[in-house]
Amino acid sequence: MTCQIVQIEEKEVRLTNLEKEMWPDGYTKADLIKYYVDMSPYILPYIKNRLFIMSRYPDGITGKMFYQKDAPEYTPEWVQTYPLVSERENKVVNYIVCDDLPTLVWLANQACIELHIWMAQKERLDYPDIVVFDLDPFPPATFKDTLDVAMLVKEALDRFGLQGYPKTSGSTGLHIFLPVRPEFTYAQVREGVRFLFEHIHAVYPEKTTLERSIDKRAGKVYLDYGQNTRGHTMTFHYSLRPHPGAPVSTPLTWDEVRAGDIEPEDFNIKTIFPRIKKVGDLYRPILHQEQSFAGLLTLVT
DNA sequence: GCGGAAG
DNA sequence: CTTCCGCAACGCGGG
DNA sequence: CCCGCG
Ligand SMILES: [Mn+2]
Ligand SMILES: [Mn+2]
Repeated sequence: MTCQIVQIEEKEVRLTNLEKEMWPDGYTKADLIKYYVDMSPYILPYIKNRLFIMSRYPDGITGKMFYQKDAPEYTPEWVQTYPLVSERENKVVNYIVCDDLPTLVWLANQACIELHIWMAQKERLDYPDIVVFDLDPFPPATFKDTLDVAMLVKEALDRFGLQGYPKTSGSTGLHIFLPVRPEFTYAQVREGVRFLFEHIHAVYPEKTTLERSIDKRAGKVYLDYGQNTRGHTMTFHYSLRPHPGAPVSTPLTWDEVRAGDIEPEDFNIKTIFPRIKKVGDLYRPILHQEQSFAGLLTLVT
């Protein structure tokens, strides 16, 4: 087994099993770690200050995976954690907060492929500053159908003077992130999203659904307002995904969404760097754009 | 990926 | 000594 | 209340 100690910003990180294959495509743990190092300028500013849920694939994407909320005992002392008393049981969970490059590299070496992140920042855990419009296609509904539905979401947001930011999930669907001032609770935000989704379902019932039970969603794009719930996480932009081809959750322009001639697989560990060089970081505006969700909420009965 | 328990 | 096992819960909404 | 859901 290869083992290599690297020094990053005064911190020592031990990298192990660098040659281990993580994707059947041949991408290794070294590729995984290098990806997050190279992408860190486009990742750290967004996941900073937020609780991080580890989703780990120590035997690659075909092996057994597990989630881990609580930072293990052996976590380096320079990794920032945030203690939260879990509701039901009186147990403290020390969530990881990935605020710097050494932490991101350590997480990658722990075989964390994905970035599962809270929608609220740690100082205001009940007040999300990102509202999510989560669009999940159920076959035979296609990614193209999802893009069509996303355009309806954009048009609805336009009418409220709100700007949303679309991205591939890296799996089959699409996310629209709406940066807002953290002034409403998850429950309030969720009601607003549900309201907008119900409008979309009313104008496009053939291809959309808000049904809870999975078997009633076939052939529709599921409008998943439930993601706006405390304790739920989203796969953030530029996260790798544990799927063949090592896809990346990739920010899109609305022109690309409108044109509709893209597939999630087009955006992956290979194509993301040339793309960023070309289009830049399309999510940059969300860092400072605090929109108000109040206008939409006044319409919710 | 890793520590601790079980075999 | 080797192998096995755990690593997340939680809140929502419909019936 | 339980169950399915993500
Ligand atoms: Mn989704
Ligand atoms: Mn979803």
